[in-house]
Amino acid sequence: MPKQTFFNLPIEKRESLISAAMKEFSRVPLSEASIANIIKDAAIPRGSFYQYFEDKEDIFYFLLEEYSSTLNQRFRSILVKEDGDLIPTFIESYRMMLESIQNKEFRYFFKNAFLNMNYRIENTISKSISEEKRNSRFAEVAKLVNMDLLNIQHESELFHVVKIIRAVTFQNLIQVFALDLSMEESIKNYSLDLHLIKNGVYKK
Amino acid sequence: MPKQTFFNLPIEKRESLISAAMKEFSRVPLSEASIANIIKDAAIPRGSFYQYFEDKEDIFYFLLEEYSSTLNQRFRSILVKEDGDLIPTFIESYRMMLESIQNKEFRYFFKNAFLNMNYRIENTISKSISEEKRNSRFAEVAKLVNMDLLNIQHESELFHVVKIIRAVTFQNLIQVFALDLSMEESIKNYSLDLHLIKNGVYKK
DNA sequence: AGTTCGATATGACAAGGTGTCACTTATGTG
DNA sequence: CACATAAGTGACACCTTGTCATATCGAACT
Repeated sequence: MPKQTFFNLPIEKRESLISAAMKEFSRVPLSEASIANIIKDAAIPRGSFYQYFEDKEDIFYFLLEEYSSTLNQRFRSILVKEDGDLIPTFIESYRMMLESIQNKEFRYFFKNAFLNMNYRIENTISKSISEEKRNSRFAEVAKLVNMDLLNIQHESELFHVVKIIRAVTFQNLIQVFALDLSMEESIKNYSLDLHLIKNGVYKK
Repeated sequence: MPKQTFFNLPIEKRESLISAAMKEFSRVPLSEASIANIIKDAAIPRGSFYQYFEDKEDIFYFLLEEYSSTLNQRFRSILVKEDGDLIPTFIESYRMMLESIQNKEFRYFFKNAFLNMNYRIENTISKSISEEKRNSRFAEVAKLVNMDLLNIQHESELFHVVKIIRAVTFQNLIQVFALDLSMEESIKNYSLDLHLIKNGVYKK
């Protein structure tokens, strides 16, 4: 997390920093991003950057988290709208995600994030589903799910279901960027994947 | 790929370089690895390194690929042994993979690789299943699969089935390292995941 | 206005990384 | 032996990062 100093900053300075960082992380992936470019663009001295952030990871994950919390909120409201039906909710959320990356301002930021997805990035984006089963965020979402639809004996298996769908969701998102898929193509692929997951890949 | 010069090297020099690189990539993830450490350990001059490799990515992916081709071969032979039954094959392969990372020499190399998994790493490891549907490697594997067991209408859907299982497989492997799971725990999780994928997560 | 003090700002700097290149050395061939 | 081609070498230019001594700010209190 950024240090308190960052949050004490006048809003325009804070936003100019954020915008400079977005620009840099859109240009290249995290590992190649340079603090020098960010501070040049934001016109702040090097020492100040370290006054606000631990390092470039700090600001990167801050940006990612800020955006992800929006996604998570929207996921939850869709889940409610869909009466706890998990698969339509994921498909609808997926479409929403694809729409938001049409936006030039975010597109390359996410391209760099997804093509260099690692454990931490993945968990930052889908933070409601952390590895901790007793995670309170997960528990909150779990309450909204209609488990009667699912082929599970116990609430703990819901965790597995969500984990599977999540893995497939990320893979599909990565492919959007890797193969430069159109929205329709990607949604088609994703829907087919979820269809198989829903009904099972083996014959009955 | 390494340059020809590398392959022309006397075997002991080549192996000392490989061993030095393994050591460095076991110490830290690719992005933090330093060529300086590799050449110091292998006792070769800096210029020579660049005679053999483009950069550190070059040698890293070479090592990864070398190991992965073993995995892929073994996957195929298990698939034959299991009469083309996909899910037992994946489970058996998963166990094999877990066993091989018990080996100290590989464990931390893979830990660093999996926790920093990105698109390129994932595709290097599972290179038989590339994004190209008409990929010849995939076609070869496809021939070995018993499609009668599967709930699919068309061969092209096999691609989706494999993609789904692959995504879940990687996620499970990452969790081994992230949560320091034991072999048994991880196999239990993985089996449950594949069970759900096999039979479907929704009630019939 | 002056003083004080903690918080914030600043940029020069050390340490360490990368890739290159002019030059040296080795190797093989007519 | 001489020549051409391949391989080996390390100093160097150029970047990065994180730190730290020093400067500046601003609120609080005489």
